[in-house]
Amino acid sequence: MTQETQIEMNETLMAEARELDELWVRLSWTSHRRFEQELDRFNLTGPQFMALRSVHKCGNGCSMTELAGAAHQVSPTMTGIIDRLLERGLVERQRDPHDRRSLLVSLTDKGAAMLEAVAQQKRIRMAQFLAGIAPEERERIQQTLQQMLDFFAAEIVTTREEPVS
Amino acid sequence: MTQETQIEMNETLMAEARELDELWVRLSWTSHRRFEQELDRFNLTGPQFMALRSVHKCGNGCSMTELAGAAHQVSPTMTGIIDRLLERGLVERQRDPHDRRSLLVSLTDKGAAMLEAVAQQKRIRMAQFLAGIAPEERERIQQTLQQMLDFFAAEIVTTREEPVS
DNA sequence: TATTGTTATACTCTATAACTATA
DNA sequence: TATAGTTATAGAGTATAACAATA
Repeated sequence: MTQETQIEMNETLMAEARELDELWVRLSWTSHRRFEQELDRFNLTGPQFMALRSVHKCGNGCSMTELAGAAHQVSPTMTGIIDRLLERGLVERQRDPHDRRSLLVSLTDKGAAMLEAVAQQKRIRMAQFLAGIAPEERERIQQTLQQMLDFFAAEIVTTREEPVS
Repeated sequence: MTQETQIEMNETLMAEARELDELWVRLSWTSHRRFEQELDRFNLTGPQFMALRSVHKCGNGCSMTELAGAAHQVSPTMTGIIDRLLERGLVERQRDPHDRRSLLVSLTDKGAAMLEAVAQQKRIRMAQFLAGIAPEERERIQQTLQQMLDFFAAEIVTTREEPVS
């Protein structure tokens, strides 16, 4: 490959990247706002829903550290989120008998019902979307999103990056 | 189509919807957190970046109402965001001579440079993603995201939805 | 000493309600 | 009266620093 072709390819790639980034910014912001609107009916916030979902997935009780890690957050943030879910009786929190520094957070029946109601609403909306898509294209959509998730998940860092001037 | 087939199709659709929703929740949350990490290098928040981007697109000055609408936000929220950008000298705000109730918000040189630096970083990252995708699949990705954007954008409502018990 | 988690603090985003200025 | 925008207020999420309890 000549150097010229290399440069041309890079320019094409950058042009495509610019266009795709533009689309992605709009999609992710719109979806973010839409998501919060949906949750508002249940008096839940996005982080609260994500926390409920994580607690559900843990099964036999999550530690605060696990919950914070799952949400890519720092532990004092998760303390606040769980506190508010506790006040509303959606989760419960006990000491781990095997390590009394740790806590085990789990869903109450009320919390499980709330999570299921939200998940149901979200599934219905996604089904409405899929209904407008040709069946053979649905696989393609799943592939696309999975590729993006793999990329972004690998990019998440735990250390602060070098600030710009 | 028999009723049985109808039901079977709906179940298949709901199963696919469940799977896709699960993937989408993870992708959008991960991308959201990653986005904020990237912006942190510039001491910007997500809403601040979205506002800078909207101001840039308006060209000859945006009204506060336009900015709030573009971000699906309410105007006092945008007042706060723009106030902080003003303090940092990234935007300027003047009265509209044709209607002295309105304001015209525009980018300063510093704001334009900041926006360009962020956009550059985002384009590079998206190009890194695209570099791992076969060229013939890139079109497919764009189509997928566009379909999702069309769906979510249509779903955004301005009135509050019926709360759930 | 190291780990788990909370408290204290400060800042941003968010919405609603009340207000001012202009049309 | 209606519209554009801000101020006042309250609550949620976020991170950092300092702390307590347990290992």
